[in-house]
Amino acid sequence: MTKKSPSPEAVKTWGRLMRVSRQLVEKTEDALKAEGLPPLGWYDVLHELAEAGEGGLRPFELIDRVLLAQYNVSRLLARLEADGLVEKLPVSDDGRGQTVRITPSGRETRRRLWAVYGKAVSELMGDKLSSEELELLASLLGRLRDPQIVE
Amino acid sequence: MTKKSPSPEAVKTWGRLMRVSRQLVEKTEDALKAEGLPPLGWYDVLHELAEAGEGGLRPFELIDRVLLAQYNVSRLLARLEADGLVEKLPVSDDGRGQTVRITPSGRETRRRLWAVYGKAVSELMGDKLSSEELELLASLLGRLRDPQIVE
DNA sequence: TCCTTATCGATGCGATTGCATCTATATGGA
DNA sequence: TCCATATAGATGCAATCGCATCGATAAGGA
Repeated sequence: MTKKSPSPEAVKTWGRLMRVSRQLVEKTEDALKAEGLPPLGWYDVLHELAEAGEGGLRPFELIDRVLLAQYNVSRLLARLEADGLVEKLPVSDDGRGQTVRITPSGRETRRRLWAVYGKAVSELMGDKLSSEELELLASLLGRLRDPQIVE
Repeated sequence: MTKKSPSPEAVKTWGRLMRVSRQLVEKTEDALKAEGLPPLGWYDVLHELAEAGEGGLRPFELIDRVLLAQYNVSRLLARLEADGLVEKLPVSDDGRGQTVRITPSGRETRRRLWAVYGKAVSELMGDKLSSEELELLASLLGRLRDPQIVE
């Protein structure tokens, strides 16, 4: 049974985590918009699909990787397909499903997204902390991860 | 001039920060929904207004405190007012503006939100790290804050 | 005073999200 | 085989968001 009222340190750290993460996302999204590029979510999906290679991924596999709800993945994939960045292939042994594969155009878009996204990561995180501090931060954050979720 | 390509440590830490913060928000939102309570954003605004006291706050003061866009604050306040949680008062020396004040019902809602929200902070953060680790995490996160923004 | 510009807050509109549900196929047991 | 249940993915609908813009008042010169 957990104490209901959190410690002042926990509250302070929680607040910082919320504010900082929102600031980082917002700045990155702004940078993408400024270049006329699609939002961050597109990168995440394209990245996973690029790593998956020619075999592609089933939408349900994408769901736990990108931490999005099922209907969001469904609709995001529809937008990506409409833009020609991914293609959906029927899968032989399961008539319900499909396999989603990144297209050459999708790879190119991913590259352009990363040019901006990676720069944001450098400037907003890489430049602010030493490599040791980054490792330390990562390990502290790792302790907050949901033990249920495998990464 | 910043290097375009971020270090692997920066990428790893960035990813953790994004995933962890989203997980924490999602779990907290789920807990609030499970109790039939309004979302986290409502708490933030009610909290600021409660701290501001009887004098209330101008909407534009709220904007930088809660890190929301102007139109989002405008509409969130409209919802809060519709629910009787805040009241809008004309302000004498500025005909354009208004002062927003929390109502008793708003304070009560804030209390109920905190019962769930605070418990989430305890369980998801307070219980996972020692007080020293929390301070360390807060200070590392502090280094990532936007220097432009005063808190 | 008059005019230009800045600030405060609201809002129309299209895109996205969340929720619930739907269709279709698969699976497992009687 | 037949039926009940589970899973994959899509979608109708209402709520919310993002963007651009608007109306109204303030502020600051000329």
